[in-house]
Amino acid sequence: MDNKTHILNCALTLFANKGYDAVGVQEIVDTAGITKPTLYHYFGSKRGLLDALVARESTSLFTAIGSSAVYNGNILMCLRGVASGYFKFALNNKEYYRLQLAMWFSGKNSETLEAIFPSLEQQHRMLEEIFIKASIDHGNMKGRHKLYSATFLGTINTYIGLALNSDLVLDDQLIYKAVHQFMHGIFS
Amino acid sequence: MDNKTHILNCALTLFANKGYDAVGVQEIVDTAGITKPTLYHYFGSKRGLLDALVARESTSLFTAIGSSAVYNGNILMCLRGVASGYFKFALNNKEYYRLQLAMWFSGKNSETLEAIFPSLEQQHRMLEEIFIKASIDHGNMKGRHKLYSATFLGTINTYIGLALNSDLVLDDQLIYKAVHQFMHGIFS
DNA sequence: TTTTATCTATACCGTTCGGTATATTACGGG
DNA sequence: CCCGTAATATACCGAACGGTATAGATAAAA
Repeated sequence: MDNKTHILNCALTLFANKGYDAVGVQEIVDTAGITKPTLYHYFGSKRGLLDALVARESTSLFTAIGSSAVYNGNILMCLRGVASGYFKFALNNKEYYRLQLAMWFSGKNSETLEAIFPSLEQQHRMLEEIFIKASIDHGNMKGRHKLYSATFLGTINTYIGLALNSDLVLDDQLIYKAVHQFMHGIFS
Repeated sequence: MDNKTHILNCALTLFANKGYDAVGVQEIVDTAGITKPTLYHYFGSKRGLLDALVARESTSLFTAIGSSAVYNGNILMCLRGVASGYFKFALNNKEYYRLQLAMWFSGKNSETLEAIFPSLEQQHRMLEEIFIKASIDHGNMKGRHKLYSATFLGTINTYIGLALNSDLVLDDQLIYKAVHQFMHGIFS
């Protein structure tokens, strides 16, 4: 594993466990077994390190989900695929998913929200596209794609949050149930 | 308004908008128009300030919700009351609710999670009691009170999160729908 | 072999961090 | 009127902050 990757991995663990602002650059380089100039050579700044980390991980997220997130005429099946993709990614990247949630809920004027915002927007766009296309087949869904994508992602994150605390096991049955519950909310 | 309250209010705004770790003590006292020794006279430490803030606001939360959160034989009505209480509190205390969410999702080893943990636990206990009592009338709910309280609060927070971003209006109709959707998930 | 670009370490920068020693003010009770 | 306590300010502490100037190492290219 090259040095850059190793630094990113160390930073991820620290950020996820203590929070971005609570971790000092010195702590990161000590953990990674390097010195400051090395880090600044690769990433330019602490913020640059965070941006690089988010870029790497969110690319991985979209790779894992992208193929499922295409509307194929069956909204239920499609959402089940997306939910399954999210669950799998979150469980395979627990630290990053925790960090993403923390950044999402961080203050409006915080650097961390600014850093995660593009990835969040892209996730919403991806979901909205599904609901827009689905509304061609399901008229009563028309014009609500923003609301649907937000509540759907919120529901997913609720379950992932529970699973990250080991209060819940994310199996196929749960995916089925979560999506069913979500769709029932739409059609009733 | 006395000085102590004024300092707490200033700290709340700063913490909610920038994050606890990203706000310095100097910034707080400048905003409040005081000096450091005054703050340390009242609160002892930065952490003491956060604890005092959480204590004040979470007391206010339980005051707002407590009366609704008593099972009265009608689980649907009860949950509607709780949801309504949460929504009202969150909209009347937007900054604190945002801060609470941020602290909830902050890293496992972070000071902020430690500070909010008791309040979160109390909220869960309150909800679990409802579901335990309700399971006497509804046998199929038995033994799932932890899961139910977690997903119910998760659902509520999803909607509050959307409302705090002005993507949603939290009216009575939405409460009805959210609780109905939640109960449908339980009984199906 | 010399050159050039990449990578890394030593040592340091000014600033801000959370926190405090000391002194002064304000004020109510004896 | 003096005394004690609570409240506030000035000025400062050592440590940690994010970041960098400089130079030595390394290795591929010329």
